[in-house]
Amino acid sequence: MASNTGFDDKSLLVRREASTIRQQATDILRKAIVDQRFPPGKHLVERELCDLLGISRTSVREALRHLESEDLIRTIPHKGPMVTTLTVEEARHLYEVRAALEGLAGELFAKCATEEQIERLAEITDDMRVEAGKPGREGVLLVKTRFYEVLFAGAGNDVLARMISSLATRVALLRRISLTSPERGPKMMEEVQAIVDAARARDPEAMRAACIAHVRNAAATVL
Amino acid sequence: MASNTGFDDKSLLVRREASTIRQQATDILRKAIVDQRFPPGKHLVERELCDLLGISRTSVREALRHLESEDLIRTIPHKGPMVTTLTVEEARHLYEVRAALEGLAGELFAKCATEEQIERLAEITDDMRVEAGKPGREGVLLVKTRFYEVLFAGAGNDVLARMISSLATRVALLRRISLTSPERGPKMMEEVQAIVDAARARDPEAMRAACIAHVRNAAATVL
DNA sequence: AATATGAGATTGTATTACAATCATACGAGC
DNA sequence: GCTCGTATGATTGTAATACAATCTCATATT
Repeated sequence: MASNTGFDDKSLLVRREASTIRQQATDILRKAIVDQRFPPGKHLVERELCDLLGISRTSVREALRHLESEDLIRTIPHKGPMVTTLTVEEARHLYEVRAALEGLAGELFAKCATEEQIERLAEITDDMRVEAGKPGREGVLLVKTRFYEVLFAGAGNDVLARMISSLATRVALLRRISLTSPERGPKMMEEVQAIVDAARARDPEAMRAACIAHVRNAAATVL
Repeated sequence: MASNTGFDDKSLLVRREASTIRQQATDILRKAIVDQRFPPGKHLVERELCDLLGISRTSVREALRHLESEDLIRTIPHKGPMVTTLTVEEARHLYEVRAALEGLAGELFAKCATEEQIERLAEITDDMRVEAGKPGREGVLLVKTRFYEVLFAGAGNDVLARMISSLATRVALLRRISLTSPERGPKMMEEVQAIVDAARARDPEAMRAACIAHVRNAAATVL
């Protein structure tokens, strides 16, 4: 049934994802919140957002609905949306769930990943060690993003990847995350190395434990 | 700070939750999807929804944005939203994640629940056994809802409860769930009893295993 | 001081409008 | 008969306007 066009890749597909304005607005607002440009508790006034983004109320409101159901903002009827303020308890809950999910991701990775993916993870970890030695913390963050990309890809569960992403976005509502990398460097590298070792050993249980420990330690630093 | 009004309960609080039309619309549409009134793959036309709900396009669209980010519908730009069709693989992913999360819920319950909550869970299980003997499957579903309420309450993690709820809603997109209860009765009761036993023993690891097994078996029946 | 009043601001909802895009049918040309 | 281009209609995406409901806050009144 598949008509062979001679093109096996998707390199010619027209990119049409960010086409709609409301999608762009959603992304921009999400980023603004995560980057603390809109601090937690900040009351978001629709009119101001319209001016800021240069779009109509219609689109702004639809974007807000989206962020609302991601729990990045909370809307009180007739009062409008405010950037979600996490209580310490909620933050703990978030990390608890995240630990469980990353534990699952690790477990699946140990079971399903290809040898190549395992090697890639190891390489990225080496890069991370290099970046952790440098002063700026942005390099580490970028490498860490790649680390998780490979981890999720190897785990082969999109639902899981999306949920962890969502959780990661939400914990960003705590402004203290910047503390994560600096002085915690050496200890963090130990934890990551433990993950890589478990992956190499193809030991799902050890992998799960290592991933959970990593999240727990990060949580302990932040909380 | 709390001015004592002489009323300790909340019976006089004006119900203001479902106040907004868009919130009601969201709930109604979600239910319609879960109940398969809008079957997976069904193309939802905004105008029709307006007529059906008797509200304006503004509110319908905002409700759709909400459902979209719950992944109950998927919107293709300029084509509109359709009820999400789950692939078998996605369904497996959903159950995998759900197993991990319910495992965590069980673990936390074993650690944190009060004796009273454990007893309540046991009582509900007895009710469930009774309902499982009857022909209709609706009784079991209702009891099961209560079961999970107590489980989540005892686990004491709202984020977790919400995520599991969301997952449960999404797996409802598989029309085959009705198969879950009927013939699987006896085996299911065994699994639930194992959960209660682990809770009574305050054994987090056994509890986790029992909850995971329960979800896995349900998944195996459906998939 | 406590309460009542009232103005202003903001949200919630509806309505109208129109450009962009999609879907489909029709017809021209080979 | 088939392919292609085009016209047509439907639907979505976005904007703009309007107004009632409600909240906020300052002022006035008791």
